[in-house]
Amino acid sequence: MKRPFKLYNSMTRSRDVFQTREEGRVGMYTCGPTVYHFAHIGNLRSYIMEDVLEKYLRFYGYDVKRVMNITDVGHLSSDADTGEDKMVKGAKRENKSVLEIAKYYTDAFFDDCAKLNIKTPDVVEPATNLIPEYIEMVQELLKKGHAYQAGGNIYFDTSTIDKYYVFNDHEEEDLQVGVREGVEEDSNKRNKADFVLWFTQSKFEDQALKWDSPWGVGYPGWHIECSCISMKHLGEYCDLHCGGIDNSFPHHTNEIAQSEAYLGHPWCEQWFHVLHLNDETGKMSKSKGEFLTVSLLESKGYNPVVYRFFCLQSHYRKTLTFTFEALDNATVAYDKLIGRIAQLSPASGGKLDDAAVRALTEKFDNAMCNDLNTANAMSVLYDVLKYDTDDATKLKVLGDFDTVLSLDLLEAAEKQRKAQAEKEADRYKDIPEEIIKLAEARTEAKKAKDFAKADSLRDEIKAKGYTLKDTPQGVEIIKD
RNA sequence: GGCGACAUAGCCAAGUGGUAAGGCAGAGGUCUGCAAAACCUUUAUUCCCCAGUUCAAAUCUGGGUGUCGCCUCCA
Repeated sequence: MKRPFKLYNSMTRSRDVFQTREEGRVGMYTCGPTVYHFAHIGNLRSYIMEDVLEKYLRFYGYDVKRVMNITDVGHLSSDADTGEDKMVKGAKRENKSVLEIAKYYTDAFFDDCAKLNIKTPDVVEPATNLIPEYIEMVQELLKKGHAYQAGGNIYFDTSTIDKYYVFNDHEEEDLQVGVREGVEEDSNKRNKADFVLWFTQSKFEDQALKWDSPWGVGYPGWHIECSCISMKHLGEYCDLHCGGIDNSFPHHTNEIAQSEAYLGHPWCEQWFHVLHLNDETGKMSKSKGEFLTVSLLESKGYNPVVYRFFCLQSHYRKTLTFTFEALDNATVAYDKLIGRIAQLSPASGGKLDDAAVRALTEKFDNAMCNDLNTANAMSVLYDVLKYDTDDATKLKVLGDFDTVLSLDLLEAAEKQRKAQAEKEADRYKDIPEEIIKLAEARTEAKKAKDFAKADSLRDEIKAKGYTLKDTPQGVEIIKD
């Protein structure tokens, strides 16, 4: 019997045993990126942690179906009519069409993911693919009395449901509208928390982002896409919904409201929220203008996988502060780890040490089953290296764990081994036989602790125009 | 103004009532003619502060302080 997998659920606000509706199968939904700009490394922290969650669920034995949306429409910089669609904004900034922008940044997003070893979800659905579904849902919500038309737009009426604030204990009157700069209150709303399901009052001109609807030409609100995309691919129930913590309100709150109002039954009861990556000045944000991207890290000489390593050393439910000092620290730690793995001899063959595999896997599971404690799981890697067992077993265990952690542990170690072997192979490529002989003789003398002879041989080689240099990998011969 | 999270060594960080994991950096050592690497040892009498509960508190409770996030752009 496997130990229960405990995962913090933002909805119950406690660490619960993970449940699925259908035994052994997980329907998992992830809020994907709004593709109006590059993803910054803070955005990617969420995707890294969600990737680890998905891979651990598989490691645990679940059959996972993971769905992600690509927001290419409807995500406004404000809900009021003055709000500009982020996609249109991006297009204007770069003098491109909205479709070009969406394509470009969607590709860029998946390139970044690939560099960070983030697996592409089983289903990736752009929001613009499901317009008829949105219209159908809005119609149904209108029919059921959960939505109303005002000023041309269709709004969800939050007063028609029992519990709207599922992730927090907000009181309606305590909410401040327009806390943030540039956000204006929409006077069409009946309740402060009501949100738009379908817009027709947009001021934007781009024809590519308008569709016919029973309420006039317009486009969908931001929240409806996730509900419809999830339902299309996962059915009426979703086992696990993921996203950044900032999405818990209003985005996820609204998703739940409209989905349950539409379905007439509970929809998704397990919510996984990843906390933010901050820099020293606070939250990293695309809309602040300057932000850190994967390519920027690469251009500074960092291995993107090291950023993943950095994220895994922390816990997803804790704010993580990014500094280059911390990333340097992670780089050293990562390189050392790989170096130690590279020293394990892969070709020992024979039987594996099953007891060791079991003991180490149990440690790893203990950490991961405890609310995805990746920091502890990472320390198990060091336990593996220190464990009293053979190299083949260690490599097997590290390989197993890396199907979840995806830190290229074996690949990077193998690459390092190969590079060393190659260097070894053409070490003396351009050195005359005579010199190599002398150098070997010197090494022998060194071994015999005849340092006088060793030094005189070195001098002799020097006189013939070559310099010897002792390195960790052996003697290097350099032509002067 | 309301809601929420967090506070552990020089840095990152675990810890879920039983006497402070792990990593990086530092110190000492083993080894190798030097050095690097590797390995071993070592580095918080104490977990933001003050009370309380308990045989026992970093962990629970109450009250402070500080940092951060959310309250219709955000992952």
